[in-house]
Amino acid sequence: MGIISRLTVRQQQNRVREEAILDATRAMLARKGYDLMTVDEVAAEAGIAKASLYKHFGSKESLAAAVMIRLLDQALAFIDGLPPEMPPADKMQGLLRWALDLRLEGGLPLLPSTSSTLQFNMLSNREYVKRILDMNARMTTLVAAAQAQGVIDPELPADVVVFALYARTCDPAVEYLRMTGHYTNQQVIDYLVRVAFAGLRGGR
Amino acid sequence: MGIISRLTVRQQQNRVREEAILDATRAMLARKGYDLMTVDEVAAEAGIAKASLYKHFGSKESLAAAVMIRLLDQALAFIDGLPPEMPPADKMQGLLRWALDLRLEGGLPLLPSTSSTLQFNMLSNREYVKRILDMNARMTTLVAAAQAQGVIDPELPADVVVFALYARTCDPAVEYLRMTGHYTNQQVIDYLVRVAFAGLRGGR
DNA sequence: GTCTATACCATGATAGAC
DNA sequence: GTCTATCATGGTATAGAC
Repeated sequence: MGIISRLTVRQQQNRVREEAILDATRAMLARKGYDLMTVDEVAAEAGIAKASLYKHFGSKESLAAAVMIRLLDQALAFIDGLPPEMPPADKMQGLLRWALDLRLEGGLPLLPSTSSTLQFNMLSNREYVKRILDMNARMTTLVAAAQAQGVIDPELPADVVVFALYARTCDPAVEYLRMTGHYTNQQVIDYLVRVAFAGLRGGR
Repeated sequence: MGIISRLTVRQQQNRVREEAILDATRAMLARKGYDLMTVDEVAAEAGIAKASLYKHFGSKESLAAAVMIRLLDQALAFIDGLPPEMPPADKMQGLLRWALDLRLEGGLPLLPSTSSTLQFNMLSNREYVKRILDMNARMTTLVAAAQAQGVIDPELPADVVVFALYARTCDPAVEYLRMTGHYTNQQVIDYLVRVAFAGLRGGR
């Protein structure tokens, strides 16, 4: 019994430490991207030594993968937490807002796009791909429902809509607008969401 | 006279060689981004030795800067080459199409966004900043004219429109859609342009 | 047993000798 | 113009301290 509780305590400490490491990694990934992020920095930010970090995560890649997986889990939880009666288009908008919020707080690494050594390798990570497919399935369903209601352009293929929505999540216009200093974070988000759904032409 | 013509020939050779170097750099920048691009690769692709490349361009940074400047010059020339009677919104759309076309041919490096060591330093490059400001001025004028005609949402601040348009230029949805293999390049561009101007909601 | 300090090794940007 | 050296960086492995 004594042994069991000691193990549990140690496991909890481990959990806490790993969460701290993942938080530091997420911030670094968001700020510099995978290739520019160094394990040294992450370790420093997490307040531990580099080699200690390697005890928890065997490589830089597995570190990044863990962060991405955790993020996707949070996004999936966000969607599943929305009230079932909420209109599908509002759910889509809610997810975009959630992502942009996270991003403006420095917490959203750009999804592995081109020009990252990471992207390719992630596609062979079961846990990651599993969640990506999961997310895609949910989004596709949402989009179809929204299109049926006519509140999303029914002439657009579903994957075009889904990918366009993902893309808005890492829209560089966020940084541009923030740099001007003209707008609050909330205004930036509002404009971005508005342009995403109503386009530059606006109207209705 | 003989000396003069020999110099001229040599200068022409230089010009040609430097154009080849810049083309190789542009392709590399488009494919891997600044940080992942190595001068070795560029030299190899240009068919010369690394050290020779350094005779032409003093550093990796000045190489990238030269590429960006040339690109901005091409973009400015594109805009200025459009017929004056063309409606401003069509000019905006034309520029977006031009950029996406270039990109799908592997020729458009993502503009220096976050997570690149380059971005910061470019802002202290006179020639680069000069052209950026030039471009912004032209775009702002175009947007104002289009808004006056009511074909771009008049409630959006001009800088929001301008930056949103820049952002579409490097929209990762391009890669996503291309990876699905469902669409031709032309279809990808059409959908992207449509979504940019009419939004996901579509309609009119 | 878990963390720290340090050693190792490859890569890639420059600089200098032919 | 090329070839070769230098130097810094950063991922990873090992060896000792509490």
